[in-house]
Amino acid sequence: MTSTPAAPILRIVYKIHYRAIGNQVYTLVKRMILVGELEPGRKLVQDELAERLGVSRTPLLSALSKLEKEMLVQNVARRGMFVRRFDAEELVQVYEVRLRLEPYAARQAARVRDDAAAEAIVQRARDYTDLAADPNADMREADYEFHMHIMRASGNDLVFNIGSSYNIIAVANTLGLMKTPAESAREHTAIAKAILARNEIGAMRHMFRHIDQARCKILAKVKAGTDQAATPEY
Amino acid sequence: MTSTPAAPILRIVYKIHYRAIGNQVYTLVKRMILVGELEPGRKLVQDELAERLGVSRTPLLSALSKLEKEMLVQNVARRGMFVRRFDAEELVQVYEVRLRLEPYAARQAARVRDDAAAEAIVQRARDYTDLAADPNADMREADYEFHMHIMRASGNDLVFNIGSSYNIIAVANTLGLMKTPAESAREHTAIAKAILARNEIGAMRHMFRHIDQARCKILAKVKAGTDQAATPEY
DNA sequence: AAGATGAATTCTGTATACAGAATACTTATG
DNA sequence: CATAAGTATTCTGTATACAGAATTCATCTT
Repeated sequence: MTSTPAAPILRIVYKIHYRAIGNQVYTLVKRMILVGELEPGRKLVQDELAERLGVSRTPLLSALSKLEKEMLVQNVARRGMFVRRFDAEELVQVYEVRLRLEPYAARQAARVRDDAAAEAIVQRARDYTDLAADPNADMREADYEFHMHIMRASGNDLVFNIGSSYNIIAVANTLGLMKTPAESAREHTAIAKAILARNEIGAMRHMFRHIDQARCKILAKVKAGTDQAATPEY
Repeated sequence: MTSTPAAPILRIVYKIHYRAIGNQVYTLVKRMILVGELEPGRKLVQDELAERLGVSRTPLLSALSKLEKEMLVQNVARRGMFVRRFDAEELVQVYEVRLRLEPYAARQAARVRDDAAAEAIVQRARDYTDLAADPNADMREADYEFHMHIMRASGNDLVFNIGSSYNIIAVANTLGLMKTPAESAREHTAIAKAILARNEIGAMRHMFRHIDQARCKILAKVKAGTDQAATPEY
């Protein structure tokens, strides 16, 4: 009978360890892409990557399949998997989607958020602001965290799920920052405040403007880029 | 020199065959779930399914990973993969997302569609109408085709990509049809007409109403179910 | 010397193999 | 007869193995 209480503990430990094994590869490769360690256009040689991660190709393949569905990786038949390259036009598309989903998410978050979720969002806004003080800090992760917390707080799992596939943004942002971090920090703070105050409409509008402004800047960039390249097909 | 023109032909044939192998499993399993051959809650025993499809577990695993990301399948650690079960509440969430993305897609389609795309959409509306004449026809696939054609015609790959992950709808629709097929057929026709006429605003509004009405019906259903359960939070 | 041809190597896609956890089954025990 | 313990089986998660395509390198031809 002494083993009975011990068993569940071991089981929990095991499971934590376990779930990690399968998904850790996915998370790791994703991160490697997002931080630019695996740069866009690079071929992902399976043996090489698997060895580097200390696993076999089998779990790696599952991870790459998921990343392919996330559009972070591209599979060319019999050639291999490549880190996807994003152009400004695709980035616009991402923002068009965000523009439709995130204001809704912010509104829902303002409505249904519990106190813990609200506090978490406020904290992410603070984190962002703190980081923005450093002129050469990488804002991508803090930005991602802020937005994902809102989507999670919205209570809509699908929106959250879609959002987590949008790390595309993080990659694409490498193309050049769209706004000054200080500007974004102010907007984040306003959104967080509205959600905390359960101000549905305010949260929605602040989020809309926050994303729409970024979208407009990219749009301007796309046009500029097209003018430079003078290609009529765009 | 005679082999030079022959080579690309062989290569193309090969590639067609090839791409199929990898992704066919994904498509097949997805279809099996959508048509209900693999019913919600069912455990997907890997050896069994692999044998049935005539492949090994390796490509099956890649397929299941993708389906997991699509939320069609759920992985329980060390227990197995299960066909996901959807409740009415989740269905509402799907419609909340569709309500934001599809009117935008319809508007874009009206703006940027080429003639072939417009014709394809009109044809899908006709197909749906024809099928709706049969009182016990399965409308799900025709509905899916209509909506996906519009998302494709929108030119926004991301929206299309998200849309193809929403076969959730088809599964969830099993819970019970929300509208009469005749009603939907009329709405589809109106949307198709607006896109054909390049009537952006009209296409957007028709699509919005089309989805919003379905959403409201499901919402009513959820409330009815909730009232039974007497939970005050709705 | 430039290009083409062919062999060797690399790498993908897929199958098979194996360790260990989860489950089902059987047997023992009160 | 019900319950519990132990055993056998099944099935997952992962590694390894292998066939054949793609690529690279070396050799040969003009």
